[in-house]
Amino acid sequence: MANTTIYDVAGAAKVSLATVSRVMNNPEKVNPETREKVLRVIKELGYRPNAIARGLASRKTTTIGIIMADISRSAVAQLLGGIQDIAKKYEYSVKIFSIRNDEDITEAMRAVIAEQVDGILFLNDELEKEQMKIAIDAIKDAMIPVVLSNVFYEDEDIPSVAIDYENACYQITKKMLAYGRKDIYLFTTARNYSVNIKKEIGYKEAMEEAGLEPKVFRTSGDVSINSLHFQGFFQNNSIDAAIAVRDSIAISFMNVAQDNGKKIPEDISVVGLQNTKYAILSRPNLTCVDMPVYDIGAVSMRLLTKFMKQEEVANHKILLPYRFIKRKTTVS
Amino acid sequence: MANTTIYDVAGAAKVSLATVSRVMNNPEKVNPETREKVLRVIKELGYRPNAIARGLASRKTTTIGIIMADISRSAVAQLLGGIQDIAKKYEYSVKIFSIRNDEDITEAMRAVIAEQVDGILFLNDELEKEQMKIAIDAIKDAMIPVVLSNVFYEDEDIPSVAIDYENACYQITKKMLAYGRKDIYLFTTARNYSVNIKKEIGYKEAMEEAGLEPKVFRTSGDVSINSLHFQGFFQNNSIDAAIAVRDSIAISFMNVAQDNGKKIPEDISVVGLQNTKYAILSRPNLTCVDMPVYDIGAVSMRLLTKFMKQEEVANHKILLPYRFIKRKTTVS
DNA sequence: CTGAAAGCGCTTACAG
DNA sequence: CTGAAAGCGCTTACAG
Repeated sequence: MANTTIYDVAGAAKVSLATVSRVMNNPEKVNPETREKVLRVIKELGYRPNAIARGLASRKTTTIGIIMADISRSAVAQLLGGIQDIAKKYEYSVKIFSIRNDEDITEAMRAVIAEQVDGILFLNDELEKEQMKIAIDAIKDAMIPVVLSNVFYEDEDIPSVAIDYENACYQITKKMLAYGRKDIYLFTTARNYSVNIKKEIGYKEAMEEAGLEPKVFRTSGDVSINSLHFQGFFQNNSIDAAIAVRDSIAISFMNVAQDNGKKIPEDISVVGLQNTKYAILSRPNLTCVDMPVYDIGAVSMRLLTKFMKQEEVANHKILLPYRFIKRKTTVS
Repeated sequence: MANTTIYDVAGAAKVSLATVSRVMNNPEKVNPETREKVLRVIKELGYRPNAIARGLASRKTTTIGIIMADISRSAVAQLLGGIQDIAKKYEYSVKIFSIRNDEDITEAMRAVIAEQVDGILFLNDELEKEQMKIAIDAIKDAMIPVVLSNVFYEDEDIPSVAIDYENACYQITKKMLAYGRKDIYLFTTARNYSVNIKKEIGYKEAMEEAGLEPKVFRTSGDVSINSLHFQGFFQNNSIDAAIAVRDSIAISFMNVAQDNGKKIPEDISVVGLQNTKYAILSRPNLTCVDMPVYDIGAVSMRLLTKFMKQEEVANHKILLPYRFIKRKTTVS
């Protein structure tokens, strides 16, 4: 009811509030007997220190901030799942901030800094280059530990964890080539996500090595739009393999292809670069490169805890492994 | 850099810190000229009050807590999207707390209360009844405004926003009946989510009114498991309509049905009770009852702001409208 | 309309 | 090992 404060427990335990504070923060510095007594009172009263007061006094909030664009994208939600699990384990609270391109980034960043978070996980992959710079610089100026989660940004100093999308896409393109495919398309988002740019680079590299011209088709992230977008595709293009940056793009393309009489995988091999749960809901089941997004979240949160505790960290740039999952949309 | 404090702006503006505080919180109480001067200095220095100090002094954190189970479920992510947008509009920060059945709920709730949030949005639909009671009682005791988002709990006092799932499912079952279907199954989750229980009630009611025996098939939320689960289904059951609490269940059932030679929708009508974006990725496209989950988030956040500001609110129990979206898995 | 002062609930040197 | 005191950066009566 009326929140019990540190004074209440100090009174009940007949010690000073400094001692109570110590048993919570530096238990080794207090006599075992008084420690036990205080602990007992704390339990009896159900005392929990007011996190705000503690934050002000210690200048640590044990809260991290997550900067993202839109939480409802499935990759972001999964990433957050990984973050949340590890944050909980290390007893950090998490505050979320969504930041859009069309707002004043300087002001938005001031707002997050004013929240006094101990560290920041940066997931926003939708900012323009200059906006991104403003955001990152603000964090650096405030000297808040930060790690980029599933976002690429050209700055050696900023720790990051992601997947080697470039290599993943290079390898999968090579594999299509090895299967004898020639008219290989990359289907990517019209919007320039840094992660998708990497995929495009890997794809192009493999195509060029093979002496083939890269063919990139840019579409919307919105499934209902991109399936319309695919309607005229087959009149003007020949294609025998499709690599898509998102499973939903792969699936909607595949559906339209089948409507146009194409056989999957005989006529066209299709692969998705995510491996969401919808890959096994599509007909046929979608072959994927599995990108462990949850793990990116978990690993970046863990890395952030190290920076917040000023531990040594050997590797500031972590790339997690991906793997190929063959299902029914590719021939082998 | 070094954070600028209220003392810095007071010094630079040659006023007391009380005045600076007033221009931020009660601008009408300060002389327009000095107000302008202070505002100018604030802008020059890029000053933003320390949210933690402000929280301690004012006993308001302008932060809300969201209590959920698992963020990566798509309905939860969408709900959060709606919450986040409205929270931003009203300038509330949001902190997320995930709470699981297998932990000490009392302790977990103490942790969220210790964070001094001004209000709570309760999204966790995976707690056992007693656990739920402990959680809600803790919030009541702490006298923190709370609203239930997409969770049903038998307590008249607790405000909530959701959808009338019971009626939605009743209506859709009636519609199947009107189409002449008789062997209508409800596919639901094995786990007892309160929202799914409502759907089941509505379904049963419609079936019983028609003098038919309700047939409920419980399966996993995990797509790879439930498709296995459906394998033997057709040997033992006759079915001409399937209503599924989740689109993914509807789709995986439909896929197995087609593998067993069933024609959709001729032999079996299928409807999903969500309308996720995957409904238009399935073959055939899934007929749905559209459940506006984003809106639940937005509306519940808005409602919460009213409680936090102690405004009058007429209706504590809000049910949002759903609508029927006919696609290709039902005949009309 | 403005300032001096107390207080929000803690942590942390500093003495003892 | 323990307590008294200052301080974290604000807000808010209280005087004036």
